[in-house]
Amino acid sequence: MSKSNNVYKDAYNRCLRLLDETKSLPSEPELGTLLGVSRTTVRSILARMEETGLIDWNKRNKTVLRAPRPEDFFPEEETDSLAEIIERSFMRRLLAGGAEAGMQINELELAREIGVGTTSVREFLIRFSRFGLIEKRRNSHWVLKGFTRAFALELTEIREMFELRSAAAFAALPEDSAVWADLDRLEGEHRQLASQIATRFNEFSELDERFHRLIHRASHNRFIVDFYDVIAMIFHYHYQWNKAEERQRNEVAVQEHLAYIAALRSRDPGKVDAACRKHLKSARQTLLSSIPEGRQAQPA
Amino acid sequence: MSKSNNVYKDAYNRCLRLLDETKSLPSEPELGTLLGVSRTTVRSILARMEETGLIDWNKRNKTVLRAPRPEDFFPEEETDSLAEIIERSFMRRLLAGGAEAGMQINELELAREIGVGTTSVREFLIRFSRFGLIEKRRNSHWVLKGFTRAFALELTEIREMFELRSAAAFAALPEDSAVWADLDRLEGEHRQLASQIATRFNEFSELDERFHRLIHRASHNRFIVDFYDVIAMIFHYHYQWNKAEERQRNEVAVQEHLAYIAALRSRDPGKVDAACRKHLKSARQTLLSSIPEGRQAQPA
DNA sequence: GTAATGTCTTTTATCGGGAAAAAACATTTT
DNA sequence: AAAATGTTTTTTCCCGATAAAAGACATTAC
Repeated sequence: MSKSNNVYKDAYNRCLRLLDETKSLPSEPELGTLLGVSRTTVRSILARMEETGLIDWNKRNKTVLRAPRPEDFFPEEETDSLAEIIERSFMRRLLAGGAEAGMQINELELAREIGVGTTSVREFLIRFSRFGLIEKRRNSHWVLKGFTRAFALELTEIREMFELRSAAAFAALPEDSAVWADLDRLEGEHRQLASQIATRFNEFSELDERFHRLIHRASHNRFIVDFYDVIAMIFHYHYQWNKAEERQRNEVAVQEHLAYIAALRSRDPGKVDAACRKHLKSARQTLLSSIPEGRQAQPA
Repeated sequence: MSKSNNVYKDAYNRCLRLLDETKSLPSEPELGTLLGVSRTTVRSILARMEETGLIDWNKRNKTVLRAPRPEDFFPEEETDSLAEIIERSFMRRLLAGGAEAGMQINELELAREIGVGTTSVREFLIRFSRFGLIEKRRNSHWVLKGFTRAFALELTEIREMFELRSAAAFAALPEDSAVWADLDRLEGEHRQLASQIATRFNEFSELDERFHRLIHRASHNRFIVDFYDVIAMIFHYHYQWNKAEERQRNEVAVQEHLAYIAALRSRDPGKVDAACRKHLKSARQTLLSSIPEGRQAQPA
């Protein structure tokens, strides 16, 4: 086996959901852009949908014959890319404790344990290294630096530097910039979430990411924009790891975001700076509080 | 052929240079740390040195029999790691012009052209992507973002942010910190270079890197320290690319460094900030002046 | 003649294998 | 017994091969 067809399976599942909405599917290129895959994959999907009697396919005609049933879908776990599988496995080990700083990482062992080739693990580790949690010894193994307090402080230091600058740039954007409409939309979503916070608090993290990415984009600096990947990754796993007080934390954060948005719209640099600082400070606190005091980096 | 023995060859060459200095070689583990390789490699080296009559090797006894001759050395080009070879090839193409922004990068073609496997090229591209010059399209090719004016501006923006902060942290370091001795040593080297600038101006770039890395380390932030890799890479190739006015540029830079060092030693935040700003401004000018106006990023 | 479909080619993603290099273990030397 | 050498095992690095997916070209439909 050289390559899984997860791209096809994932696109197939997403295509199934489209069937509910229409009586006939659009052209192949159109479907391709819609699903984010090539025509080759689209045609495989259509072929299978015809086989399973979901659609009638004749050239331009793709008539929906019946609604998709649960058993039509490919299992969720078959739709993940190898990179996602490896990342999850790796992060589970990392956060599951017993992953002390200084510990060495074995490509072969990881590959065997996850059940993938060494090449994929190597590529993952190289990609992952930019998050600052692991480090390569030349011609030798990787070393785990650990998800320590020091790491969190270094991460948030950069985050604050970057976001304060981005927020200032955002506020200075001209009235007719498209970002203001984006901000309006995000504000609406925040208000909605705020009003239903009791039940929907777990939807915050996704909204959080979109909000901060919008702000960072205003920097027009690829290094700042890219750095948000590091933050997003850490917060993503951090949210899964630390569920304590989640509802309350998110409720506070939503309010801070709303104040932050208001400050941005005021375009007053002083207000923007203050609102941004306040929110980032509590974000830092949240992150820090989830790191056990004991877990300290070993002196090299 | 699955793996070149460049580690061995490079270590062998470096070991040859040791022969000039002593009458007998130290123990295997000691040689290993000295050369930065494992005992396995050390033993291969010793075996060959015995074969070629350079040493007499009997257990702990490694007597030097003769001085190494030029033909004892492995050719330079055989001592480079694949990663270095690929990087050089890639950068040559990138800087040789004709590498317009938006152009797509073909792994297979690159691999064939350089004469290496695709895996190595892929790994290189992944590692290289953090420099912000290329970007991956999911399940598809890489896109060249180009060495444009925008890139240089974004790079220097971050650099200035990071270095101002590092310099401030540096100046705040306690008297008994080891960095002051490092700074003294660097100052000495700067003075030496300054006095012989007419002939040794091309040695500046190496000194420059060491100086700035020392400052960045004072930040105690891995993201700041790691970011210097991006700067170092760009300046490394930039220096090779743009030789115009090299002597004069370096002469100015050495003087700026000396002023910067004096400011650091004064520990006056205002002076440090001013000296740092001044130097970074001229560094930015130098970089920008080497980028042809015409080379602009295409709108996506 | 534009945009779709049909067909063929190229490229990417991933694996297994094998040599180089590191690391671990066993034995000897001082 | 500490540190070296001798030997064996494991891991890293890199290639070639192959299925999945993308992309290019040819043909047909509107």
